[in-house]
Amino acid sequence: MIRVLLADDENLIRSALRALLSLEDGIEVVAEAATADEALAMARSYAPDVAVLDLQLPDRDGIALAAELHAEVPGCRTMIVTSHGRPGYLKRALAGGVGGFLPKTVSASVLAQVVRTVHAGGRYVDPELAAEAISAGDSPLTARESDVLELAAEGAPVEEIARRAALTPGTVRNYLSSAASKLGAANRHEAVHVARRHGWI
Amino acid sequence: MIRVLLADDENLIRSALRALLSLEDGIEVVAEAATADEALAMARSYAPDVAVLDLQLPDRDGIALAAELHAEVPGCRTMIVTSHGRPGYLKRALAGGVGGFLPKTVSASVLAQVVRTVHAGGRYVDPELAAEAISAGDSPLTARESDVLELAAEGAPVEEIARRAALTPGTVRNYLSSAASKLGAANRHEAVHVARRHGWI
DNA sequence: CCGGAGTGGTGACATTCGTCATGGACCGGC
DNA sequence: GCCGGTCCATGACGAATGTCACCACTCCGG
Repeated sequence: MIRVLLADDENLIRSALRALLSLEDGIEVVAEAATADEALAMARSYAPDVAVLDLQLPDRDGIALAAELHAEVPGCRTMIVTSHGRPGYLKRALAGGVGGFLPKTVSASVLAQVVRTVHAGGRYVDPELAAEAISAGDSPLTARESDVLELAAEGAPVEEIARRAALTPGTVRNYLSSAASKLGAANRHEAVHVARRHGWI
Repeated sequence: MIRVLLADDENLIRSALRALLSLEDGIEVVAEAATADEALAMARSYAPDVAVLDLQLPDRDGIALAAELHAEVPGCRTMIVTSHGRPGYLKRALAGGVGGFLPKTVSASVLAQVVRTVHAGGRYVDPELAAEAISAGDSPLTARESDVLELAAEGAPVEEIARRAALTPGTVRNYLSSAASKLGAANRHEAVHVARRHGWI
C-alpha cells in the first residue's frame, strides 16, 4: 500500500484528489495539509511514502517544501502538481530532487500512475511541460538580477527596491537595466512579465 | 436527481469533482467540458439542471459563459467556483444571474449543499468573499481609466498604450495618474496590481 | 596566474513618467 | 438652461527611470 500525503490549500481539490486516489488499488491517502508547515508536521507524524504537493502554497512554494521534506523525512518521495506550468519551476523542482511534475490538466489515471512511478523511485515529467522547458531554456539572469527583478515585481519604485535589497539605487538601476535588455523588454515592468511567463522569477 | 455539468480546464479537478459529487445522494454529473465552447455544446445536448463553472476557462471567463448558458439553455442554473476570489468578479457574477459563487477552499460537503441550493433556485455566496466584496466596494475607476490601466498591465510604455487606445500620450498619462491616485498607488504598475487584486480589471 | 564573470558602486545624460493647471466638447439630471 | 461629471487634449515642470562608461573587488577555471 502506497501511503500518500496531500498538500494543497484548496480544500475542494484536496478532498477531491483524496476521493480519486482512494479509488485506486494500492494507494491510500494518510494525511492532508493546507499549508507547507502543516504538511511538514503531518509528514513527521505519518512518514508517508509519497507527498503530492501543490506548486503554490500559502506559506512557501512546493519546491521549497519538497526540499524540506527530503531533509526531514528521508523515506518520503515527492511530486508536484500545478495549475500554471511555468518552465522554470520544472527545472528547479527536478534539481531539488522532486520525482514528478505535472499540470492539473492531466487525467486521474495518469496521476495515479505517476504516484506509483514516483513511489518506485522513478521520475515522470509531463511531456508538454518538458518540451516547454527545453524550448524556453535557462534563465539568462544572474542571481542578483533575479533578486532585484523579483523585488520590482509589485511595482515598487527603485528606492524601495534598493532598501529592500540593501543596494544603492544606482546599482539597482544597473541590474534592472541589464535584466530588461537580456529579456528583450523595454522596461523593468515588461521584464517582470517576461520573467514570470518563463518561470524565471 | 440533479443533473450537473462541470466546466473546468483542469482535467484532474474536473474528474475529482465528478468523483466527489457522485458520492452525494441525488446528484449526477452528466457532462464535463474543458472549454467554454465545449460547455455550451454539452449544455445544449444534455440540458443540465446546474452548471458548475470554473471562473477562468481557456476561451472566456465563467461569467460570460454563464450569461450564454442562461440565454441558450433556459432551465440551466449556474454557479462558479474559483481559485482566486477577487471581489469584483463576484459582483459581475451576481449581476449576470449566477446562483452560487465560492472559492475552491470550501469543503466538498459545502459544494454539494450549494449545488442543491442553486438547483432549488436559491443563491449562495461564500461569506468571506462576500465580506471582501462589500469592504472592497465598487471600482472607483471610470470606464476609460479601466481600459487604459488594462493596456498598461503588461508593462508597455505610455506611447504604445496611446497607440493601442487611440489616445494621445498626454491623455494616457492623465488617466493613469488619476487611476493610480484613486487606487492609492505610487505608480501605474502598482495600480495594476491593486486593481487586479480587487478584480477591477 | 591570468581572464572572465559576477557583484557593487559612481556619475552623467536623455528619456520617460507623474502631476498639475487649463480648456473644450459632450451628456444627463435638476 | 445650467451644473456637474466624464472624456479628450495640451503644455510645462520636476522627479523617476533607462542607459552608458568606467572602476574596484572577489571568485573560479583554465
